[in-house]
Amino acid sequence: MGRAVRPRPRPRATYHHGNLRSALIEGASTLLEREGPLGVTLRGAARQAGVSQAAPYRHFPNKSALLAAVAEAGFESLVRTMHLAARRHRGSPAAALEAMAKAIVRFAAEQPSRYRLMCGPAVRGRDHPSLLRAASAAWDLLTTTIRECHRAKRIRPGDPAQQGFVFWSTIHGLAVLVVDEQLPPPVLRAHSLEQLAGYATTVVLAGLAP
Amino acid sequence: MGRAVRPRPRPRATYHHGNLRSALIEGASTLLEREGPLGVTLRGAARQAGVSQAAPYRHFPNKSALLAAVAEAGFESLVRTMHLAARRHRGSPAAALEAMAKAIVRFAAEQPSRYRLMCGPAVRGRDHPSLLRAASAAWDLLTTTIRECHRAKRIRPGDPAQQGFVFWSTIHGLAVLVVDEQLPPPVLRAHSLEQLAGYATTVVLAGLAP
DNA sequence: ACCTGAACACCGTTCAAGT
DNA sequence: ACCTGAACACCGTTCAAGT
Repeated sequence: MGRAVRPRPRPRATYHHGNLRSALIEGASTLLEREGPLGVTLRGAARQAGVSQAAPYRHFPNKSALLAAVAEAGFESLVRTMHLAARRHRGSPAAALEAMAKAIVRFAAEQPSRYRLMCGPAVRGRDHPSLLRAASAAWDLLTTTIRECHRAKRIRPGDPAQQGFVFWSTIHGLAVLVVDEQLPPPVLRAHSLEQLAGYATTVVLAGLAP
Repeated sequence: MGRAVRPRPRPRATYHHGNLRSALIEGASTLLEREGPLGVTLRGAARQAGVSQAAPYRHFPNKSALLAAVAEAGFESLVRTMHLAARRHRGSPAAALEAMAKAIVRFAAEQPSRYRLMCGPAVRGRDHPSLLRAASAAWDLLTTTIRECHRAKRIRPGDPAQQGFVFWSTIHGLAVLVVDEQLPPPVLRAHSLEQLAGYATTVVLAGLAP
């Protein structure tokens, strides 16, 4: 048959060198974006990495551990995004809160499957301590900003954790509604997601005003 | 071996009579409570109903349709619970809102898998109109109560849908945090879920005050 | 009209075996 | 130390066949 142009398997890069772990995380993320949360598969991630179906078990005890690693990277990315949003409002913690709210909702709208995975039942934080740590960094950023609002007299005195959880519930709730496409169409038609996030922030801040 | 006491398959009841559909919904709900959202299986629901693995396809086009039916029953139950909670506060719509908030969070805490299924990616409302109708009944109840708050001068004038979505985001967000076990332990230790739901309602109502 | 049995293409996971 | 190949017990779904 001579030198037929036959499709070759993807170049293997340099696995066998210790970076299969991150290649699997990347492969799972690719599947997540392309196929949704239900399309993420251990075998599929292995295929993406150009490796046999049993290879992942050298790096993760089970599927859930791989998903937890993907979720962890998601939280790191989310916290980075929140930081960036807040940084532009250094002197005004209330404005920083609003910017973070919009950033969270934008993050969820742009990568719904990722956001769902980060919060969903596929990974139970209890079983994955490093995922818990990544998630609590978001909480910390939030409560820190709440404390700044105290100092700036934009929020009445009180337990920052308790006040923060109301804020987080509201924004996370909106993000989840967006991700699950559960916002009633009339609301969606009348307002952009940014407007909704801004409005929700305004209401909660007014409710917490001194 | 004489009359050995051998375990018999569950009595078949009277399927073949048109109630296999509801038997499958019940079987799936049983699995949902017992094994969690990831343990719900079409084959398992068929087993629960004492029927072959292919039988469900006479009644549901696919697994997602069965899950949507389970989710639909969940929304009906939730709306009933909300109604009951609100009914005891006929003259005070603000108190009714708070009672509904607590009822929603209690519902989610008591049946986390069910609540997750109702909102999660396993069933996309868009593909299941009757699920959408069941879900929007909850929204309707909420906006109706918001309108009563307008009349009672407990909430400032404004679009009930927009105000309702903030309230719903907050309570749904809290419910989802509970279901996903994402509330920080310090918050949980200091307050009961009822207290958290009450506090969140108070904050949002204050933010929407005239 | 409603259900069964067998089959297909997929999973997650395990385990001996290779280098 | 790291990976492969084959196997096991499960899925969702289809389809001929039974009554």
